[in-house]
Order: sequence, then structure tokens, then C-alpha cells
Amino acid sequence: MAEYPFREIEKKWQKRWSEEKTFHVSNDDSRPKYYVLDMFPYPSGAGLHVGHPLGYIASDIYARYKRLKGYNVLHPMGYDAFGLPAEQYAIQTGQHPAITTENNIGRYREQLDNLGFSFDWDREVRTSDPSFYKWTQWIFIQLFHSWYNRKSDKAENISTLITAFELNGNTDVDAVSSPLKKFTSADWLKMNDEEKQTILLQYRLAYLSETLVNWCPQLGTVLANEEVKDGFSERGGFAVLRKQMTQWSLRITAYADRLLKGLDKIEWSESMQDAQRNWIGKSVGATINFQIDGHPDKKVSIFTTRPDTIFGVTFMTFAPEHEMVDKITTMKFRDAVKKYIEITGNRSERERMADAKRISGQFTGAYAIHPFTGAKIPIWISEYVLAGYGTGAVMAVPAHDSRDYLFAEHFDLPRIEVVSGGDISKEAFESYEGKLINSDFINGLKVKDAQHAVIKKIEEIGIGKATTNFRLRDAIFGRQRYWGEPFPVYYIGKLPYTIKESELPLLLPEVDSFQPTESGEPPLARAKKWQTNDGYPLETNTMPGWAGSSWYFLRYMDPKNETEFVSKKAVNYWQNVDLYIGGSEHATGHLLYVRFWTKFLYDLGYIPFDEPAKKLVNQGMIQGRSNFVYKLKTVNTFVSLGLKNKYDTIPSHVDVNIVDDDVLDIEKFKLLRPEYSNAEFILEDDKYICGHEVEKMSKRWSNVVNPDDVVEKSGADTLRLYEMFLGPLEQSKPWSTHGIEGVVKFLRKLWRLYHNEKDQFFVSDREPTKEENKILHRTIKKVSDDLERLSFNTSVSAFMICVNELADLKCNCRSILSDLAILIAPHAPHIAEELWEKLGNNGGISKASYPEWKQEFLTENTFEYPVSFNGKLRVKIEMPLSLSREEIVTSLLERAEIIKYMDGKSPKNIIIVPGRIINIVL
RNA sequence: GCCCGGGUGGUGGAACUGGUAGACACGCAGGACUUAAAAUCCUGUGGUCAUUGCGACCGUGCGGGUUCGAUUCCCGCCCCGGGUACCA
Repeated sequence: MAEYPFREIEKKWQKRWSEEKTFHVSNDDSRPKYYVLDMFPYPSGAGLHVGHPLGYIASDIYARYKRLKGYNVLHPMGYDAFGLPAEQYAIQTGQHPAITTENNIGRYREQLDNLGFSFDWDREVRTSDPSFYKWTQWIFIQLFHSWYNRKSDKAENISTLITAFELNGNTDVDAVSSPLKKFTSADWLKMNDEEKQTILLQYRLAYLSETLVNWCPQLGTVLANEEVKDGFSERGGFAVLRKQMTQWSLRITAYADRLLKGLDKIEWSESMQDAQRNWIGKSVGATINFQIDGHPDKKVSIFTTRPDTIFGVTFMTFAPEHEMVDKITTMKFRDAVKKYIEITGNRSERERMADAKRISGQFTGAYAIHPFTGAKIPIWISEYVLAGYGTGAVMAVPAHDSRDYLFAEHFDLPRIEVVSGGDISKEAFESYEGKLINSDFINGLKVKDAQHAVIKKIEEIGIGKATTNFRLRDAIFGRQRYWGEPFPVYYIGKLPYTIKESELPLLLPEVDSFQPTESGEPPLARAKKWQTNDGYPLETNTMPGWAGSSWYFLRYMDPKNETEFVSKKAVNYWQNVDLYIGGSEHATGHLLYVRFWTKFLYDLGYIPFDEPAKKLVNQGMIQGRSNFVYKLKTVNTFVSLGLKNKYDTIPSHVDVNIVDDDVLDIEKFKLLRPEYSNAEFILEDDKYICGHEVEKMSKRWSNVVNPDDVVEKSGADTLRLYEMFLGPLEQSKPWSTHGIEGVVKFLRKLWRLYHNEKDQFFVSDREPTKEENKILHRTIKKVSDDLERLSFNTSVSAFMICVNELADLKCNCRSILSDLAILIAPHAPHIAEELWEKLGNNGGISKASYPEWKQEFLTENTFEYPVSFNGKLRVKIEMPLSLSREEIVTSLLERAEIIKYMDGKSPKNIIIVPGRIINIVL
């Protein structure tokens, strides 16, 4: 029998969907809306591999399902088109990144089209397109002209801040800002414009500041914290140094608490929420001021989460960069301190981390005074205290903090036990379970109560207060690169101003080279006339990769709008994303920033919601399965895996596309490279068996499998079903085509239900039997339940069971097969469309409505009860479901097989769960 | 170290609220059709013992516990994967 002609069918329907704009979505629709979004890809030169579509297939199935269920579904796709790889390529080859990007997008589009996705391509966005980045720049301008008012707990226009300054200076303002001195309204009114702007800059949500940044010399740019992994750049793996630079930052810290609280009202996976919670890192405690011995005018402020342990303080530690170090270090220790600061200051991020376990520090010769006991507390400096967190200084309590403990042990400093319950001769006792001892007025209190008591006391005597700290840092927002959004900013002197909104977009200028200038300025400094009409110089930094992705989900709603980033009408209709699917690697980058921008735009009243996505699902990674060949060291001979231990060999990766089930295609291998053409092989069982390993799917490991190849061989519907059938969406798994044959067979079997032996379309108009209805309705119920909880793998099994059962009955009943075609349309849209058309329908299956399951076809009269004795399953007994408990017991005790297992005993208890199980306890 | 996720047949996995463990599929074995192969179809397939039949026992990483009943809940441990890293 001929197999079903998937190549013609798939091409035919893809063409028709595109020509008829089948998936075009209107903003003007009376149906309820549903927004299904994929994280848009960065179009790399390598193209898509089979791992990329996993999430796209899942979201497409869901979008198609929701459409059949009567929703108006927004399901768009676009490209995160600015980024480093295209630019690195430009530096190497001189080809403009716009061209590289355009080519790559073309390739991506072809590959996506090949899989039959139901995207509305009229809504495509590209972050590198001026009509898109015009609005990225516009949002930046809004950030620049906003400040965060703690009193209203939201962002406000900077004009409200200026009004406040004019009335009362900044004495009455509660803002999230950089550190600032207090000034009065009189002070403010006396200031010139430059002074005023300098102060306002400290309040803006987009601001310039001189900070310690992650500098990557090889990439020639600064990186954000989440772009640095283990001291190396995430892209390229280059070393990262710490460097002091003036940089644009976004004041995401203003939103720390709201970003944390917002997690409770969205349906994101627990691990994703945890990752964000940890990254935000809220800790509640107190700041306490200590006087410095011999410096009555100086006090040092420390942050602690354990104010209860204040009587256990035996020394203090400052970060080496702490501004007070220089002022308090005594003559005797000056040289040693200077040397320590030098050594630690010059180390790269990588060295510092590698050395994290080594304990180092230096005594300054200075002492702090304990506020309650008056004791002199030695002040040390050490790398383990970070300048950027809290106040950059800690009160060290070695008995109850493991880092302080190790430090004290190393430098032979005393420890005082103040919370009972541990053994501080062995290790620090960090538990909250215990009572305070050796602690004056808090003796005998529990930890929590002691904390409150200490905070109350320090607030009373004015030496400290309750404080909350966040680990989250403001996000550095500039890159010294070409291929990104230009800042809509110019400078008068050192002060930044934004260009007029009417002058947007500020187009990325042409440059003669994509390298930094000789004086080390970013590439934009090469552009001719990179200045305003009035001759003021424009900013030469560009925005980082995550700028566009922080709001792109809004643009899809209204992608062609030239007067607004999104119209009120569109955003009020579509609201936020209902289901967002993407990789978990974006937990602390994109997914935090997009939440931040959403909250910001909400504060300004531009959008009616403050979370971008109600529900988020992270698809697992499809890993590569690499293959290896083993070459003898001295000669051009390759030895099969099982025999390689007998020889001295060098393993090397071999292209997985010429390996089938670990068996190497020797002829193709010989053609791979000239030096292989005369290679010799030592085989086992006449075959060359390759070694294998699971690695990331990457060109570098020759283990990339292109979806186009799978589609060519088995079809798009097969690939879609197979990727879903592999296992739960969230789970990572290595790619293997081992089970794909099962899906191929399934689709053939489905096709045959609608055809006779001669492969002619043939269905019957007779009424369905009870049994056929039962199979159909059970499947409708199962599949829709599975889809609602995104259990795609089990929905595929349900289809297989259904088709197997209908095939056993030789069912060719039109009404059954018609509903079945609709059911499977989300998963395998091409074959479903074809069958739908053959069934005599016009207008396409995506306009059909999803069948409803009916209880009447599923209700059973009897049930085959599994009967256990003491929990061990022994027999199965069929019984009517209408029986009462008593009738079941009576009926049971009459049966021979039951009596046999009773072994003459009388049952202590008989547990009956109707329709489930019977357990007889003897 | 800390925080998540996970350990189920030869393999991918199923079992949704504590109720028949191993659905579905791959692989393997045997058979039918065929000159042959492919395709298709049928049968079997967790382990051990018994196989003349019934069957019996063990079994969801390991050790305990709760329960009539535990892959599912609780306590302790081991291993694998991911995130994070001196955050006071």
C-alpha cells in the first residue's frame, strides 16, 4: 500500500495558509482573546536545530487548540535581531551586520515555514528595524524623564520631583536614588541649570554613573551581571575584569520589592520564581552605627540580618574599597593595608572567584566602639566583604556566622557565644533555634524576639534602624558596540539630554569600520556628523541586547502603529500574555527586565497590567548526542569503539549525520575530508561502531541535527508529533530518532482509516456504533484535559490509542473520522487539513470547532474490580456499578475465588472505593 | 556550600486528588503474507522460580515510618542534572 503523500500535502497547505492569510488575526473581534507567545529567537548563522522548535511546536499546538475552542488567538513571531555574533562576524569580514542579520532571518523564516506554524506573519517584529527601535528609544526617553517615588510606590514624571524640590528641596522626598546630600528649596532655586541637571540625574530611572563594571576586553564592551558566568563572558567565553567606568544604568532596584511580590500572582514554575527570588535577594535586618575609637567625628554604618547577635561582635570587617579605610588606618599599618588593597584590586573576577576559599585580610590598626558594652573592636579589611552590598562593612560575629568563624580561626580572633544550642568550638551556630546568652538586656529571649528588641533599642537611642537590603543591582545598560539601538541622547558638556520625540528614530549611522576607534571610543564615534543639528555630540554607546526584548510582546499587538508604541485599544483588548513559552536560561535576564519595563509602563499609565505574562512554561533543552571516531596515533587508521582499548587512539567528533545508530557510514566518512579518503578501518562485526556522548547541540561538536532534514525524510507532522512524544515539555533530553518510526506508522494508520485498500478516499455515512462513540469521546476528553495542562506527550499517546482501536474496529464512519480530524489538527495540521478537505469541507479546518465530549458515551454500567487481600492484588471481579456497598460485600463473599483466598478466616475489614478498588483485610 | 528539578523495564516514557505500576512507543524474539525483500498484520516481552496447569515471590535509587493500601505522604541517606556563589 502506498504511504500517505506527506510531501505534497504539507507543501500544498503551507502554500495555501500563506496565500489565504489563514492565520491573520484582527484586533477587532468579539470573541474572547488568547495570547500565546514564544520567546523570539536571535537569528544566528547556524540556523535552527531540532531543539529550537520544541517550544514553538508546543505553543503552536496550544494556539491552534485555543482557536478551535473559539478564541481569537494572537500567536506572533519575530526576531531579536541586534546582537553580538552578527557584529563579531562584521569585524572579521567587514560585512555589515544588517546584511548578515537579514540573511540569517531569511534562513530562519524558511525553516519555520517548513514546520507549518500558525503565526500571523503580518505582525512580525525585528528589534533592529528602525520602526521598532524608534519605540525602544522612546521608552528610554520615558525612563530618563522618570523617577521612583517611594511614597506613591511608583514611577512618576520627573516634573513632580522638580515641583517637590521647588517647594521643600529634597528633605521631604522619599525616592530611590543614588546617594545624595540634603538641600532646601532655597538651595535648589539658587542652582544653575547644570547643577540642577546633575542632581536630577541621580534620580532618573535611566541614569549615568561612574561604577565598577564587568569589562570584557576581547568583546570590547561592558557586560551585565547575568551575562557573566564564572568570571567569563556568556557569549564567547572571554575573561571579564572589574573596571571603573561611566555608564548608563537602569534603576531596576527601585522595583525590587514589586518584582518580588508580583511573583505570587503569576503562574510561573516554582524554580523560575525561586531563581528570580534568589537573584533579587531580599534580606531583612538592621543598619547600626559604630563610633570609631579616637575619631569622635566618625562613625561607621554596618548592615546585619542578625542584630540579635550584637553582643557577639568581636571584630569588624570592611571591604578593601570602603571609603573610610584610608581615613582610619593607623600609621603602623599603612603599608600593609595599601599592599593588601593593591593586590586585591588588581585581580580579575576570575582569580577572585577561584580563590574564594582562601582566607585573606589585613588589620587596619583602628578600633570601633561597641555601642552597648563600650568594648574596643578591631577593624579589619577583607575581600570577603563586598563593597557593593549593604554598607560595605560588617560586624563580625564568629560564633554565629560561618564566614566570620573561618576568618576568626585563621587570624586567631576571639569568639563569644550569644545564642545557646550549638557547639562553637567546632563550628559557627547559625540556627535561629536557641535562646540569647551573654547578651545583657536580651538574655533569655528567642532569636526573633531579640532582633525586635535590639532594633527597638537602637532606634530609641538613634544609632541605627531596621533596614531591608536587596542583592539585585541596577542594570548596566550601555554597550560599547555598533549593532544595537543608538541612545536618543546628546551631551552638553558632561550632561546628557534626550532628543525630541519627534526626531525619533535616531538611526544607526554608517561607519567605516566596526572596531572601536584608536582612542578606544565605541564604533559610533567613527560616524560622520554624529551630533545634533545644533552640533552637540550624540551618545556613542548603544543599548544592550535585552532592550528590545523587554517590551516586544506589546508591539505584536499593534506592530504597524506609527504614532504610539501600542495603541490603547489594542493593549486593552489583548492585555498581557496568557501563555509564554521559552528557555529557563532567561530567568534572571530577559524575564526580569521584561517584568521591570512592564511595571514601569504600567506606572506611567500606558498599559493596563503590570506583569507581562500570566503563565510561563520553560521548555527543556534538546541536547546533542555526539559521535566519536578513534584514530590510531601513528597511522591513518580508525578503530571501532569495542576494540579501541587495544590501541593507542585519539578520539575526535564525527558528524552525526553520517552515523546511523552509532554505526558509521564509511563511504560518506571517506568523502568528508581529503585525508580520510584512503583511511583504513578496523571493524567489529563488519561495522564501524562510534562512541557517543551527550553534549550541547552545537556546530562545534558536529552533532547538529537540522529539522529540515527530518522534515524531508519523514514530514513536518511527524516531526511535530515526535518532538512532543519524546517526553514532558519541560524536561531536557538528548536528541535521538529512535522512536520516530512509531510516529510515522501512526500517521500512516490514521491516513488508512480514511482510505480503502486501493488508497482511495472512502468513508461511510452510517451512524457510529456505541463502541466507536466511546472511543471518540474518551479521546476528546483525554486530549483536551492533556492540552489544558500542557501534557503534550500523553496527548500523542491518546491519539495512538484511539487510532489503534478504531483501526481494530475497521471504523470508517464519517462522523467519527470528521471529529477525529479536528482533534488532531493542532498537532498534525497538514494531514488534518487534507483529510478535512477530502471529507468535503470548505474553508479550512482551523475554522472548525472543537468537538465536545459527552458523558452519555462514557458512562459504564459495570466495573472490573481489582480485589486485593491485605493490599495484595489477587483477582478481578466484574460487578455492576449500581450495587450498594452491602450488595458488593454479599456478592463478594459468595464467590468461590474469594472464599479460596479467605483461607477460612473472616475479614476484619472490607474497603470499597466505588469504581476503583476493593481491599479485603484479613 | 545553598536553592530547585529528577532517579520507574533493554530504551523514551505513563500512572493527574494515596487506589489494578510499566499506558503509548522504540527495540528484541517468534509467526503470517511474499520467489525474496520492503511494507503490513498477529503473538510475546519487568525480574526470579515454576512451567503440565494453576501460579508463587520480588520489584518504582537506598534505609525507616504513616496507612486497609505508598512511584505518590513524612524522616534520614546516596546518586544525577540545572541554577547560584563570600549578599553579612
